[in-house]
Amino acid sequence: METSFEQPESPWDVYLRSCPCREVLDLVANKWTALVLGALGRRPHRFGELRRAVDGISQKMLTQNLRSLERDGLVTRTVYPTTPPTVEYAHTELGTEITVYLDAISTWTVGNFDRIRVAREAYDTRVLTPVT
Amino acid sequence: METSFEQPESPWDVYLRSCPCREVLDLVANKWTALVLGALGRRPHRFGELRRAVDGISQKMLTQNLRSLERDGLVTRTVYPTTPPTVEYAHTELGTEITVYLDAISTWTVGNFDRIRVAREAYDTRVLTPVT
DNA sequence: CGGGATCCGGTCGGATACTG
DNA sequence: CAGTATCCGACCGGATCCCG
Repeated sequence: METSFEQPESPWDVYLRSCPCREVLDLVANKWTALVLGALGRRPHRFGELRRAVDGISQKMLTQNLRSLERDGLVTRTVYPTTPPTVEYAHTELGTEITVYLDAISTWTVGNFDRIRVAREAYDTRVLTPVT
Repeated sequence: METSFEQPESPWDVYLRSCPCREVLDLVANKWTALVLGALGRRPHRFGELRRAVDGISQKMLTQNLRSLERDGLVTRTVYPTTPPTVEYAHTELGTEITVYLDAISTWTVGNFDRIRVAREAYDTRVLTPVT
């Protein structure tokens, strides 16, 4: 992968409850953020395209997510005055950076799901055989 | 950073609603997972230590998270039969791998919060000056 | 097409009390 | 110390209807 960005020094400690970065971490840790940003990583998408690309997301959640991402400067929203309206979402610089990390997680997840499933089954069938 | 792991080929597509990997992504995308795993990355922790390390997490949420992480084979839970009981949580191999990626995100978040805050303030003060 | 508005059930998640 | 159990309010998130 080999894609690390500069990490400026910071006076903040995300392990403290009062750290404002917690909000950002919450946004990134959102159920859909990794998939939405990941889809945008390939190319800009229109709203409907995005909705189809991220299978299972509702229109409401997609809208909410995109608003949050736009607010935090991770995606741009461009409206073309056509009829019917065309709206295109794309990464910002900031969005591209974080997406690299999120994609790594998505990829790791699918690549190692077998190992996780084994652990899960072991956990779910344990306890049934301890002492008795 | 320079820490990428092998990513086995997989027949799953996390962009499909039916992909079982979605569950794992949800776990990893949890509000607290990055912080809990990050704390464990430094060294094993006892329950109380972890509670104090991840400032703001409630005991209930910490317990639930640790159970999920244990179930999916990301952390181990070791009970020492002392009085009062001593319980130690630590990473598994699997947990160490994913934690590298999560730490990258946490670090990026604190390092770039300034840029995000600027974007956020721009967003929040916009619209108030368009046409009128 | 790209949403906004509303209703509403389900779950998240904190506070509190109790236990071995 | 390391939890479990319960109450309960807040918000998540889907379904539905509507609009420019």
